[in-house]
Amino acid sequence: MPVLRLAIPTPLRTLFDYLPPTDAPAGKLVPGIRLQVPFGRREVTAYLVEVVENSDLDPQAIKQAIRVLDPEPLPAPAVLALCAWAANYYQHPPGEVYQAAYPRALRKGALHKGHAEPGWQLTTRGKGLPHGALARSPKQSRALALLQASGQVATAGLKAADIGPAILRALEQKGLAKRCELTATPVAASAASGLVLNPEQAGAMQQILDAGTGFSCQLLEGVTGSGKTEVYLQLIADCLQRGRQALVLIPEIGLTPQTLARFRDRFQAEIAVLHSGLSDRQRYRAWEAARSGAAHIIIGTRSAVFTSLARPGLIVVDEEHDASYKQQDGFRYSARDVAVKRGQLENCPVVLGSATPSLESLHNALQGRYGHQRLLQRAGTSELPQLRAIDIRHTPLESGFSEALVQAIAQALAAGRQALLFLNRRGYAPTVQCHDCGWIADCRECDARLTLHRRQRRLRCHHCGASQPLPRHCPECRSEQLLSLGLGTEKAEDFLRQRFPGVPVYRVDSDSMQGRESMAALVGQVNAGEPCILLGTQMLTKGHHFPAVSLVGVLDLDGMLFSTDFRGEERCAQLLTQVAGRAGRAEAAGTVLLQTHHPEHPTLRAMLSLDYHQQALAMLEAREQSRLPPRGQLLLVRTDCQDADCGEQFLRDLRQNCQDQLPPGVELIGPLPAPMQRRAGRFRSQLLVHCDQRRHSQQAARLLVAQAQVLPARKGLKWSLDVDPQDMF
DNA sequence: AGCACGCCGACT
DNA sequence: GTCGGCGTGCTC
Repeated sequence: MPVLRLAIPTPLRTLFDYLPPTDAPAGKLVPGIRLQVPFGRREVTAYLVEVVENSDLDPQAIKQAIRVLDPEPLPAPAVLALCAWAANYYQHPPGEVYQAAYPRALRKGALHKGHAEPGWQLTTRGKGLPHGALARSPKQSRALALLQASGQVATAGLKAADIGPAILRALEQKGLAKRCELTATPVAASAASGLVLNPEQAGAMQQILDAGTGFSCQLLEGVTGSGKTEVYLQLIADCLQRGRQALVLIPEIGLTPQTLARFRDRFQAEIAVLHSGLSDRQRYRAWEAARSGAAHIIIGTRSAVFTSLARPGLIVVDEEHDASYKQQDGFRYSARDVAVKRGQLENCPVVLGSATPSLESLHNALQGRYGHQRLLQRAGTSELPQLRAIDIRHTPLESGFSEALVQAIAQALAAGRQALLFLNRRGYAPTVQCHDCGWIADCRECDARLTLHRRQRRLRCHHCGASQPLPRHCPECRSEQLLSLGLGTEKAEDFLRQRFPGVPVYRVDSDSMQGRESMAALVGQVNAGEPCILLGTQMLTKGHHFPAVSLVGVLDLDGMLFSTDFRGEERCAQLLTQVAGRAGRAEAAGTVLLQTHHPEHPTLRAMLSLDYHQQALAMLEAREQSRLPPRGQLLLVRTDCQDADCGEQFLRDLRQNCQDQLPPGVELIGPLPAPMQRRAGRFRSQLLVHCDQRRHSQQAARLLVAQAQVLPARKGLKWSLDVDPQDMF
């Protein structure tokens, strides 16, 4: 009796053995199908990973599956292999990983309704009948003639020809016709002719095409405005022409209506879009369009990397450096890294594009593991903006603005241009303090200050979401002298309105951009070209083009300069380069002004004197010295717990138990409290694992997980392993 | 994660 | 006397 090894959505890092359901035809038990099984006291949907001859378990302990849900696997074979790889690489429970290959609508045991159109075709016997047979039933005769002429005909089409179900059933009973699903003959996609590529773009394009249609990974490093998107579009056109589908991954808020419009304008093709705003039903439809092959282009965020494709031909990861590709909880995968693995398994090319590539990808390109195409020229005549620091030591600031910056804004407006101001802090002010007793509004649940949101008259914690009305007086001393300290986007907005009356000020942050349409509306207004001021957080730096902007101001560079994370400098350089890229995209070169108290800071000096690429090379050299990624590899064991030190105790025990079994070149650092030790009422600590060579990290990960699982459970303690952590918070 | 079983306080 | 608090233990 065969035994089914199933992945079941549960936090347990193991497969479960079951007996086939009573009615299961043996041939149908193919890895990748779903089954309904009893699990504990409930019934769940399970995913068949393999069929084996024997189980190591006591035969008495093996339950029988209830039923088979899929006649055949829904995910593509490469996606099943991808899940198996990811469950191992990220040491994540297989059931939760396999779930990622399905839309939510299919995870709870619903049957998959093939979206193929029902139709009719003749049986062999039916085909053998001479023309004009069945003369005694004119309608049956006509149906027969139609089916003889067309092979397969849609039920709907027959009905339109006045051939109803009764006639067809009669033919079926005579064994002349049978039901079928119309084999979707995918509509051929076509592309409108693209822009003429400049020699650089054309060269990059040719190199990528020359790498062939099998697996290769290419880093397309192109400065902002160099026309990366046009290269993607033409590569996609080539892919469609080969009759294949293209999967395009974009960062979480990178899919702007502008981008989508560009795809829709270019391609006469079905485009499936997968993003977090979709309903389960919409997601299911897009997933099925990709899987069945009906969609030619699939554009989606992180989770779309697990979407099955009927005819994969190209994978594009746009803005590959973007942090939103890394899932930050649960199944902590990197969609960019998974995309590269996917390309290997599908044997199709992968293109990673960015103006500011991650050091990981740049390293791989420089080592020759990836192809490397660089675009250095901005399309058209526009030049890269000039960067300048404004030393704001000993200068009076008004709501965070130096007079020099205000003057520059005034000049830009007077010249009929637009100014963009970047401040990575939403709300009115990050701190509220009592002037009389010094009390500070702290979050009760986190090691953090509450942010003042003056528009809503509330204090809010940006880490746990806690929110309370703005108190009238100090809770300690009843004083009404409550001061706001520091600067957020709301306050900067107030200042700009008062200082530039009559000039439109558009604030762009997650508070002001609540509706799905608000960003689109704003972009439309701004791109009408009238002088205005744009003010916002990171949200402003992703994907949007503002051609009339000639000045970019960074209000609080110092906040970005001093980061505890070893990736802080990389992040800062990427963010500034991306912000700067918003300026001067039309005909005139723009200016970028950076307000700072630390004009001599090495990161800033590097920013001013080097372009991103040169700076990245220097950062890579530093990582080489410190043996940090991409030189070594990191794993991070995180804990969180209600008690202050139970996490550290757990990690100390874990460290103790692993110490003498670690592979060579693997070093444990910590346990240490997390940079923000208390968050949402829980104490967090972490054990950092440094692997000198990548090939030992898998072994280390397995050892840590195995040991963590056998340590005695502590009340309320949760632990997780983060492979290739992005942020240490 | 669910969903049980398992022993100690305020209700019809 | 029970209903139910969430502590801890298991899921092939």
